[in-house]
Amino acid sequence: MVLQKRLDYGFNGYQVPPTPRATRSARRRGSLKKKIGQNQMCAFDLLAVVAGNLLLEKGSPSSSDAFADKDHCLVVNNTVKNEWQDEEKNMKVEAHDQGNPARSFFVSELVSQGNDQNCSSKELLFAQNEHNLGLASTLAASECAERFDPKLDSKSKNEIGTFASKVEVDSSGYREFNDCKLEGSTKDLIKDESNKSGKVQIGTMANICCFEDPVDWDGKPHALASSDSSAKVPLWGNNISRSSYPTNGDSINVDNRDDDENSSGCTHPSKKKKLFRPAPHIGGRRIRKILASKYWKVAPRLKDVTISNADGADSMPLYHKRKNYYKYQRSERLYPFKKRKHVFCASESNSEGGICNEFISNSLQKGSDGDAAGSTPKKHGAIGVSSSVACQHSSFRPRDSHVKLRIKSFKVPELFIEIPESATVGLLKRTVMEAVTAILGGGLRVGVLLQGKRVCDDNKTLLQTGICHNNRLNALGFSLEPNCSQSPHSLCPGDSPFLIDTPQPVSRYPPVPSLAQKTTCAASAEPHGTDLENLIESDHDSAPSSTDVDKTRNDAKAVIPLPEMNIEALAMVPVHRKSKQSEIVQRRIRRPFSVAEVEALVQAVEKLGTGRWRDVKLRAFDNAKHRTYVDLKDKWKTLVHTARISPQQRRGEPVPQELLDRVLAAHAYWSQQQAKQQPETCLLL
DNA sequence: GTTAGGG
DNA sequence: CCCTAAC
Repeated sequence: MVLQKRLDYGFNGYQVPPTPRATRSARRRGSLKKKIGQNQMCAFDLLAVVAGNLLLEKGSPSSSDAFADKDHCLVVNNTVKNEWQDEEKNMKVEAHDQGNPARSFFVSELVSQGNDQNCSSKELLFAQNEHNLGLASTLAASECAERFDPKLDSKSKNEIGTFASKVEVDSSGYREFNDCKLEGSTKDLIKDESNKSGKVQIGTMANICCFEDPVDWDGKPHALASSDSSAKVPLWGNNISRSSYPTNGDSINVDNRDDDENSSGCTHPSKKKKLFRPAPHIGGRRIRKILASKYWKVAPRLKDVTISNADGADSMPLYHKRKNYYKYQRSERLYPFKKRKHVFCASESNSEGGICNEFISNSLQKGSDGDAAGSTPKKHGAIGVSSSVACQHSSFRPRDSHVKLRIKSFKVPELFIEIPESATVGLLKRTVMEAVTAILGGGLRVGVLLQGKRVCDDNKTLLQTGICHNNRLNALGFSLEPNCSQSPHSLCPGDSPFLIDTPQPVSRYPPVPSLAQKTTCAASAEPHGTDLENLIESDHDSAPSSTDVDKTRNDAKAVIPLPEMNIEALAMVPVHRKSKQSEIVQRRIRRPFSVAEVEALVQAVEKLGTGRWRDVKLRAFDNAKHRTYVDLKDKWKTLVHTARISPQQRRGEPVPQELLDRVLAAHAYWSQQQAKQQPETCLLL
């Protein structure tokens, strides 16, 4: 009659926090306060360095050719608004004090409309708030650092600073790395301590730096020192267009374009992570069981697909990026490409009913219009992803024989998505994001196109191929291709897996499921009105009666049975496959226990003992649907182990020693109880 | 469905 | 967390 025995111990156990908690790693990463402090310093230094270099620049024209003919403008948090008009170049300082110093800042650089056809401005946005307070201030500085100068306290000058910074603009999988390393013996530190009008105050500014030409100012390749001031800047609408950068006093709209998902977007600690992983959709137990994790492994992933520069300067930021990625997602890195809800596959461009991703391509192209790049014609049903490359004239430097490239964007020519009409735009966005992520996250490799022709020989030097010539740089393109070695089943005839002009090459990557499969996989998700986070956290800490959650799960179930080929193409390679194995499984995400949960668990076990996990679950974790009693049992097991090892050996979020002591005590007590009872049972028998 | 224990 | 055996 009573299906679920309710235990009333007068103890509520672990109370699910109203706000889903990020995983441990995510929370750690989200220590905003620290970051802000660091950022402040970085930005401070940055502006100082910029000013210093500007001054140096003025003084010694030969100091940096990469820097000589460009305007740079920095936008910083400020409390004043100044505007200068230069007869040749615009220069502006505009600031709006939001009353929230360090809440937001904006840095931008404008490149003067000089001879450089690639003149552009990069804009980095960092909104250090969760409510889109908007841009705090802008400050645009031209080459004339002296304009700052009179406004500076003399004593604030000549402070020394060595600066290294990395900025990653993260825009929904489209990432751009802008590195700058500024070094100089003398940097002028711009400082305003008095808040007088006309002064530039940057003390509250968080860090950001971005320079058009990442060629370091000292002329040497970047070594990108410690990333002590690296900042990740999720920039949802990556196309805050360079051209639209307001140079005439227009207020800058820092709101990203993804209105329905950005409400807390830019700096939310866990937000970024979610950008790179589709929402989890836990399938049915059955599916899960079939999908034994041991049958899959994650193919090496090429996630950092958008590279701002191809010279050595990139390796470091990429490395850092990846490092960070793994650092923070180590526990869940299997996750993004296992959780798949919708079908996305390359397909004929005339696929009906499908929603093609033209907007993606377009939006990416926006950022690179004018680029003479080998783009993949869509009609080809091209495999892989092509890119636009802008080669910078100024970046080719014979003196060090380095070829510097900037890949402005990769295009995703053919992406097929099915989504019900009733889906929300937000869901559509997420779906596209998933698809893009899947593509990018798959075992990809980079192909090189030169004047539309694929460069096959990896052993050729750039010199041999002519890539080092400026005129050919313009015709240089990059593509993302399925990595054949990772995906044994993806057909890779010869060396030209993409740009195939036949009607059917689309089936190669990702392999197109049969029509029936497609139907099966068609997204049937209903508009849940939830954001990505909710989707992700849906079964996280849900309330017992959350219908939405269940709906989500059901929907997910409906679309989970992806054809294995799809998954395979997406990221994972079956290590070995059981002959009958045709379904796909996904491992539950790892959800480290919080201290609060541990506390609840300990308390429950103290009361109930170690052999009544179901009761423990009902008592202390009834609301935490994602915690099964098996989980609790396992956690207890690990807790006991943790308590026994030395603190140095412990990993993860530290559990208070007091709790661990209780764990040991309880464990000992209940073990003893069991030992006592054991003979009794024997006696009874 | 639960519990216990190995992986 | 997963899986399986045993109950």
